[in-house]
Amino acid sequence: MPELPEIETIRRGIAPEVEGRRIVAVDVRERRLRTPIARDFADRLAGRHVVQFDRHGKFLLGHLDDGRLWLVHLGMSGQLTLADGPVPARTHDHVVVRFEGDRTLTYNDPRRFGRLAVIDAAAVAAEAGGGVDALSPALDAGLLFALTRRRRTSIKALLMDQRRIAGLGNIYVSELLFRAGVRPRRAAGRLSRAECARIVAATAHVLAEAVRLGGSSINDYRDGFGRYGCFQSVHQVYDRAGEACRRCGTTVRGVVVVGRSTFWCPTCQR
DNA sequence: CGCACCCCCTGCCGGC
DNA sequence: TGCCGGCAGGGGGTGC
Repeated sequence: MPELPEIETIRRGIAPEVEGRRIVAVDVRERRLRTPIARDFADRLAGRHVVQFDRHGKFLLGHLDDGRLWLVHLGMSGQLTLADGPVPARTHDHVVVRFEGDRTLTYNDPRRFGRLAVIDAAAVAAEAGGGVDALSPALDAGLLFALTRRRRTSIKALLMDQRRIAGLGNIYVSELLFRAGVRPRRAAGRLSRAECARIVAATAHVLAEAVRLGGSSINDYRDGFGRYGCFQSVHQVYDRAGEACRRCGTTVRGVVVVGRSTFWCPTCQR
């Protein structure tokens, strides 16, 4: 489900509500996620204050007052929902975190591909990926040019590799490559410096616009308060195979690249 | 290194 | 209407 704009939307909604607050109770109802929730997860979280609620790539990172990090990954179908007071249990509500002031944060995840953990701060790079965040100013044309050199893989695969760049997923890679005018199967190592600059600019633009519109709600994405995002209404190519390109009218193509469905315009992208 | 192909899991949609 | 296959925004592992 969620990529960087969706995670950032959730973070912006939830952070002001949980920062500085103490966690009074943690109810783990289902620990069988793809990586099972550790036995001591609830004990490591209960009683702690959330100092800061941060994001790196697709991970949410709660900085706890004991120096450890509360790590949340939503996988494909995870949702975090904040509510006042106790909430009726829904199917797939796997973890319920209650804060002082009777605020409740619920982790719901039908497919259970997400991850919840409390880790030592030193382990964050290993656990939550070391790639530069896709919204960071550090991701500039020079860095992307360097990352792509001597790489034979496709630019799409490189942009989605969380160890190099953190936060981009299937929707936004299609969208930003359309905006940059670069075909998704182009060999990364053969991109020019100018093309790398266009990709970086398109990444910043598309992500900022998506965050502004609250992310993309395709099937089940909702923000921290259950609200839909709107960016799907301005998708240029994603999930539009066979339809007319909004810019030039050419039929949008759909192909599978590194195992993921990929969309591009053969006229606008070279 | 790069990729094709598995896996994890539930839900939804289209075709029959 | 119902069943079934395919596919879905995530990531990880293996083997070639």
